[in-house]
Amino acid sequence: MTGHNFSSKREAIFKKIASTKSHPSAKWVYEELKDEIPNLSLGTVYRNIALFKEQGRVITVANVNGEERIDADTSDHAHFVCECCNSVYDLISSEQSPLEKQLVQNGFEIKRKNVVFYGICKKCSTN
Amino acid sequence: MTGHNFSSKREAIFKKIASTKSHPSAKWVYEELKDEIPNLSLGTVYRNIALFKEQGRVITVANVNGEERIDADTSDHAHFVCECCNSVYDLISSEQSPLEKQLVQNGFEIKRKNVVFYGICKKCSTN
DNA sequence: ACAGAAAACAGGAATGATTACTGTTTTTAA
DNA sequence: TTAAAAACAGTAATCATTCCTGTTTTCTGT
Repeated sequence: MTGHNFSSKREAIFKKIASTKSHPSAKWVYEELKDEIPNLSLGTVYRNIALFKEQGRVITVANVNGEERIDADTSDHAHFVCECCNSVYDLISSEQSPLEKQLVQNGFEIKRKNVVFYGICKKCSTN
Repeated sequence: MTGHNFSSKREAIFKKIASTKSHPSAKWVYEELKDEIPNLSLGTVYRNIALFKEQGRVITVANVNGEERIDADTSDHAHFVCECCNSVYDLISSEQSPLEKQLVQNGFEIKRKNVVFYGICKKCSTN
């Protein structure tokens, strides 16, 4: 398997993702890092995000305006996407679902769940 | 506003979407219809799906392998996406969420929610 | 029913996120 | 240190979706 080697860029990419609560896109990560890491390439960011996902260190939160938004907080929690400012908010407690038990009883294997609310956030509605 | 006029193609597209429980992609709808509707164009399918979404007659269910999957059943229900066969299943009862009340109390306006489970369906795991 | 006007459409080009490819650089492991 | 393996930069390719332009359908008032 790939991804067992150390790589300074890989570490920098993960740290950047883990350092923010903005639920960034690949492009955001690239833009943030390209100054401090000369000749970083966007492909490297994508490749490493794909690896982090395989490793379970990063999850996909939502697709906002065609861009995939990710999160290094892999704990069970839901999200709110503001359709006005495109912010993604964390929602602390995820609902405990009777659906999950039902699925497992019917022979479905759940690998992950994704709960997203869409709407207008407080900041946008009061401006 | 657009979309108030009758259009035979528009009606055919909506009926096709509403006739299936497969949670189709735009391309699937196009492939299904192109034989019975000569010179239907994929752009027309996309344009009308966008309109149906504005009108609230169709919802986005999930993005599966880069393709947006839609549903003409706009009632409140969750979905299961099989990562093996890419089938999308309906889950009858959607969970009632304490998060929703919490969001509204904090000034967030919820327009829609999206609950998706990802995993391996029974059919795939027994084959 | 008929004539503009408005809305939809076909077909193809453009966009933009993501992935693939190739030659070079880093990292590993002995 | 050194050769093999893994990562990488840079760029080209892919592919879903959107945009554009000239044509066709639909609508509305007569």
